[in-house]
Amino acid sequence: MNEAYTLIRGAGLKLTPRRREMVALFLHTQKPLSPLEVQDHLKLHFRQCGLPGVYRNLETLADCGVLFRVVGFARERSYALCCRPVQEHHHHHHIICSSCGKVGQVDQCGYHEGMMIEGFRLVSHVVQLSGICDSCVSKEKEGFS
Amino acid sequence: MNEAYTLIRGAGLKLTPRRREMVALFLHTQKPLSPLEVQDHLKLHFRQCGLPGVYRNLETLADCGVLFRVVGFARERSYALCCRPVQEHHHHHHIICSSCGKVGQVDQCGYHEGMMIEGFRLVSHVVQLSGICDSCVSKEKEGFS
DNA sequence: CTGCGTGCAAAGTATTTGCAAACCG
DNA sequence: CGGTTTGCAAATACTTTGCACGCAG
Repeated sequence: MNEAYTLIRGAGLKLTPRRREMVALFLHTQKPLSPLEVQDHLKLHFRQCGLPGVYRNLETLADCGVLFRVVGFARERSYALCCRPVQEHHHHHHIICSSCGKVGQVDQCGYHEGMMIEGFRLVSHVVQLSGICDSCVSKEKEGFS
Repeated sequence: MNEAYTLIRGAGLKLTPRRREMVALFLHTQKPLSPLEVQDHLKLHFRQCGLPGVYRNLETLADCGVLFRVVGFARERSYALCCRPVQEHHHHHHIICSSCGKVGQVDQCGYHEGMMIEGFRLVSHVVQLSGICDSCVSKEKEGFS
């Protein structure tokens, strides 16, 4: 999955070991991670690894479309891999499994820039869904004692 | 507009001067405010007014449905008055004018608990819209020099 | 080689906690 | 009156900045 690499290079950014490892982590984990969690993982691979650098890279990767910023009201931020990053300008949202954190992509949302809603001209919108994924539903059923 | 008062009392909470003033502020401002902004306003009315108390009351008022928590990725949180609080369990979302901060209510969103999306069973969802309200659109046009 | 990327130290800012005093109902 | 609410101090936690060194291209 070097789509991410394409995006990074395409944005004129360097493909450093740190960034490769971050992409690999998100690709492997498939769920939202906080800066601290990312750092914890990186520490296993690099002797030195500062949190500020992690923050900077997360922002960088979000800017170039590899990651997306999980919105919420909580104090701690988190990021997740943006599925299908190749279709750069394709409008979509994400659904996150509240049990295992798996991220899915939702293409339909019914909103588009410029539409009129309640006397407002829509400029942007945030949609974030939370649900239970198939495999967690199955687990739930099994767990029925 | 003592709908808010009803909600507060209904939740078994006390209707203190502080809370009355907070409700009045949001009612009058009609836009999202950060804890600090709320405190700044309260200081005009009360000699003493700690920020921790403001945080606590904002959370309290959000919990009982008077306010809603504005979601986003930013570091600073903010709250706004939840319009039509009376229809307690009526599902709706908000649209915020990016120019003046005015808040509108959106009743339709196409999502409902339990629906299936992309292999997930939807449990909850966040929808927040940002747009330009009628009056700001008009202003824009006038400003056309 | 050149400028982006990174580490580290330190600062900055938002939010939370604990407890005693005040007050609503 | 009793439990909720509040102020204050201080602690926490998260995030950002600045600068020197290192490495990708």
